Amino acid sequence: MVKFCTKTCLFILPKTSYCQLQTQSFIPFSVRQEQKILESRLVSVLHGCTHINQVKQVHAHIFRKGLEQCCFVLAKLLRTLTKLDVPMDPYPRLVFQQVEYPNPFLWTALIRGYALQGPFMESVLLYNSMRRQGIGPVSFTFTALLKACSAALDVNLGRQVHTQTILIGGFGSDLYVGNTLIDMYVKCGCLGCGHRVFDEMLDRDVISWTSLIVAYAKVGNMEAASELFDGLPMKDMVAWTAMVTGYAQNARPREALEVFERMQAAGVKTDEVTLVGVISACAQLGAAKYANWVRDVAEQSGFGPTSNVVVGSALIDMYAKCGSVEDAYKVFERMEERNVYSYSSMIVGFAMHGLAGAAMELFDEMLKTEIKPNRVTFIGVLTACSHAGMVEQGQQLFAMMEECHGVAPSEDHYACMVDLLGRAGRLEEALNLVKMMPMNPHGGVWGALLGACRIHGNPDMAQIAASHLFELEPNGIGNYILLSNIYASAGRWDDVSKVRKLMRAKGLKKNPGCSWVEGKKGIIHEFFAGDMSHPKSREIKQALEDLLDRLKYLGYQPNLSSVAYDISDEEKKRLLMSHSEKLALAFGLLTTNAGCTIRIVKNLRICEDCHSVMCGASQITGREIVVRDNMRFHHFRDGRCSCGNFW
DNA sequence: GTAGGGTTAG
Repeated sequence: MVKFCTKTCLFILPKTSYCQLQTQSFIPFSVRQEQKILESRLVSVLHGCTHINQVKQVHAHIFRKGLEQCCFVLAKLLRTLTKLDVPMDPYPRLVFQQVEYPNPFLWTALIRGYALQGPFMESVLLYNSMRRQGIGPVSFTFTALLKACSAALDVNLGRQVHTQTILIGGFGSDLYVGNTLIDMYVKCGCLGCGHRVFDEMLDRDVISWTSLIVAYAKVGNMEAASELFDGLPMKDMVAWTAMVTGYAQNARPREALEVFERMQAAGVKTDEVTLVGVISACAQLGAAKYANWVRDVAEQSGFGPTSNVVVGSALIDMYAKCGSVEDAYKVFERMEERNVYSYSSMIVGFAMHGLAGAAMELFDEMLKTEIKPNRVTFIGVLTACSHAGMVEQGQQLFAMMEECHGVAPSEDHYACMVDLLGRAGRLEEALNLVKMMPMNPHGGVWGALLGACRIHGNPDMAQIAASHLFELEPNGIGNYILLSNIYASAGRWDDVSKVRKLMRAKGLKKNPGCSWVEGKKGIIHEFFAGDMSHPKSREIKQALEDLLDRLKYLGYQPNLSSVAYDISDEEKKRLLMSHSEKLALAFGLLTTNAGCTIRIVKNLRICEDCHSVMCGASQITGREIVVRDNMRFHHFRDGRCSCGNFW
């Protein structure tokens, strides 16, 4: 009688006596204590397991101790196997099947395994079997089932589970179940239902709030997210981070940084996830001042780029987008661990700056490591080839990417190839490639062709590309502008006015050109096209005129075909003079010391006339000028640009 | 058992 263990109890007890078993009131106290200690020890050992073989060893030990029917320990064993991503079939399933009378926790562990790994419907089937055997679920059972619904994106099933939580045992008021319900509805795209669950919850915690904040951020409604956040009584690091990344992901970098500053002022700790959001915001701002600041913050928080691969990769991307490919490479070089993100970000960074050779070299270096290139890596190398006119090399890469590296070409890769051929002037080949695509070409593919038509002045093919683009991206203002510019360059003013009429009919308005330049003390100055509101605008205009006079001396002629309006040449010259990047350049020359690099960021594509002025200015002033337009970087040095006049 | 994350072409 003294050796009365759980195993024997289970054999003699009818399944309905589960509750009685739980209390185990009939086992002598000392034995119960001893057994409990053993069970807890086994659970904690399982908790530390990092490999399936370790779990199997513990399982053998469980057998030796005669605990092979102990649901408490076996449930932990199943949860461990799920954590280690061990496929549910056959091993975890077998563990379950060996138990004669599984309790609700063991059932739930199995249901949860299928909910996280799939097949998701298996979770539901198991739940039904469990109910048929008269076993009541626990709250974990519902959180597991709801996970399966989110993974399967099946909101109808989710609703059924929701009803079950209310009908059976009043689990509807359980905090965990409520939070998981919010998450399920949100993941299935029913934000409204998620919010209703939130409203109806009797008990909420910071997780309930954060789930909803993230949901609103993901659909771009930062106003709703911010309102919720303001109402959140206990803001923790995760909730703050959700706001920072929310703004960053919605292209509102300034607000992301503002929230981060408030977060720091509130004394909340920062971890690598927060930093990634902040770094992404800085990358979008493209300002060197912020780049160095955020790097210091990362170092101070203990998540420096050398030791943290995610922070490091984000910093590489940021420095590249802030115009300093050298700093990006410094980070890359010093990283102790690198992954596919680190390599891809660096390769894309080189490509963005026109450093095709460096991009290809790094790609070759990557192939010598264990890290496999992915689709983004190939986009990086293909764009590098494209901007350097390396057509054959690009074609070779494209041909072997699937065979040698297991990456099937996607629409994006086809877009790179169209760009590669198109830029090189092989427009017919580019069009043929589009026609031969195994999938429907997306906007990027036709856009690449349209861009090539602009470079090589082919209004007829531009018309074909644009007609597809207008269908695929009816509100993409850039496509209309590009087509109209191509017509204007060819002098087809009737077609220009047709495109403009189409734009008006759709209610589309051209974005005003805008440039930013960093002045003294890192202050950012903003210039719009034709903008004379800057306090120094008179001096800026004078400086620009002086510069253009000096350039004319060297043979510069205003490129009137850059103006897409049918107006007089004098008017065209006046319009060209007021382009925002020229104002920013003049301001930079006026306010920064000789030898200082001038860094300009522009919201639209730089025009041909401005491009040649930048080239000339770099030559006669000896300054390095870096312009980031909406496409890429241009490094002007000694009268030449890194893009090779190819953008 | 529940919440936050990095590279993408025109």
